[in-house]
Amino acid sequence: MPKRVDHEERRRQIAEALWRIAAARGLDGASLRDVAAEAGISLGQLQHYFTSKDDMIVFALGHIEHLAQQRIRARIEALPGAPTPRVVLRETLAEMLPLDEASRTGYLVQVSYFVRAVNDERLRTHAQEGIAALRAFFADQLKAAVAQGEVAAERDPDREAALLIALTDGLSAAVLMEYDSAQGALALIDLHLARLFSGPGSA
Amino acid sequence: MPKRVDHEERRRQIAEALWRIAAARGLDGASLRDVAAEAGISLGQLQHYFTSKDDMIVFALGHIEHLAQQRIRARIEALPGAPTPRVVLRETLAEMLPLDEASRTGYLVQVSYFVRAVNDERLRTHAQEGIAALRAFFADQLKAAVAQGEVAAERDPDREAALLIALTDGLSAAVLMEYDSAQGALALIDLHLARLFSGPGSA
DNA sequence: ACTTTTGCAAGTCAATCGTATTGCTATACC
DNA sequence: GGTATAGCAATACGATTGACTTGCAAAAGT
Repeated sequence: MPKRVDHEERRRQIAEALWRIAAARGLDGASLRDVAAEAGISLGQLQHYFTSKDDMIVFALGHIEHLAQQRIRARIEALPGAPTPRVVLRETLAEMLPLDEASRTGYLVQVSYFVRAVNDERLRTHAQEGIAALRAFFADQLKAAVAQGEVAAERDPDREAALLIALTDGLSAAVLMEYDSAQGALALIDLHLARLFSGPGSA
Repeated sequence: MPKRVDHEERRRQIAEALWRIAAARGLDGASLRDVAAEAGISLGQLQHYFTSKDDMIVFALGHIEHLAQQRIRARIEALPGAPTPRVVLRETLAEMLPLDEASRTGYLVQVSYFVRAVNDERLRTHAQEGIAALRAFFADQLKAAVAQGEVAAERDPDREAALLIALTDGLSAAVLMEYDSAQGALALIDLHLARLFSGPGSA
């Protein structure tokens, strides 16, 4: 056998090449030959690592989610001291917005996935699990905030979590369409958060 | 010449065939042959009405927006008496959600457009104008609500309009992914509206 | 040292795409 | 009633697609 290659590492490199193409032309516009060229490898080599285009897409989806989670986690851990739930939520939402080129690309690829997932049960199930996990994380943070008195007790953590995520998703779309600026979208999120924390009657 | 045909009417029929395909397989997955078959015509006939696929897509985008506006207008005009700004906003937002099959298809096509528009300046400019018009309409309603004392004066109509639309866009995505139910999404919108109308200190 | 197997390149394949071309038919117009 | 033309059908074209096949070089295992 020739030199043993780190299979997963190669697959990640190919997945990242796929993103760059998909961000510019959509998932459908990314041919295997394009992706191979972007990754600097041959079509044959790409097919050695992914049996089909679908396999490549599914793997890339998992990888992009993993990286997004890593970015969010790193951002939170970089915060000084023990961050409050409010800060954790705020930083997480900010990381979800397409602020820089990396998250912009990530969001675009996710939208491409979204279109596929609507009519693909396997992808849709996967996406549903992701949404559930994200909402649960948000709801947990909100429950802690309620316990600490930062959020009024009459606020339902599950509903507020859904509202926060939906709001950020919608704002992300507006940013991507170059209608809102990234800073403007972040300001709107902060506005919503300011009302959520310090509910009616508290401040 | 043969019988003179209503050009626009034919183009609308073809556009609607395009939606049905695009809703199921995305805009890229809708070939001219598919659309022609769905419309019950030949490929040659389709090409007689649209010079290129891009022409067809652009026309269909304009048509779907027109129909969406008509649906919203009809829904509001069907309301008894003189509706308050709150009711107008609520019904408009509800019509934006993919509640039935028609609006679900419409939203899916819009997402397909969205993916294209991100990297197509002509489509993006068109979309930006649509967003601007919608936000202006919402802001106007909110200004009226502030004037009538239904919304606290410290609420900025422009920001609140942006929040409402972004929230609904995000919830629409969740509904399409079959994560939230249509009723659940509508309940969340009502929850947000209930806080907007009757701001802190009023009720 | 020889075998086996991995890594990869190159070419091929049928299918499908958007577009262009050609020609017939029916009708509106002079 | 001749003729120009709109409406439409049919076919062909070159390009591109994802998938498949074949072949070979290199290194790991024995």
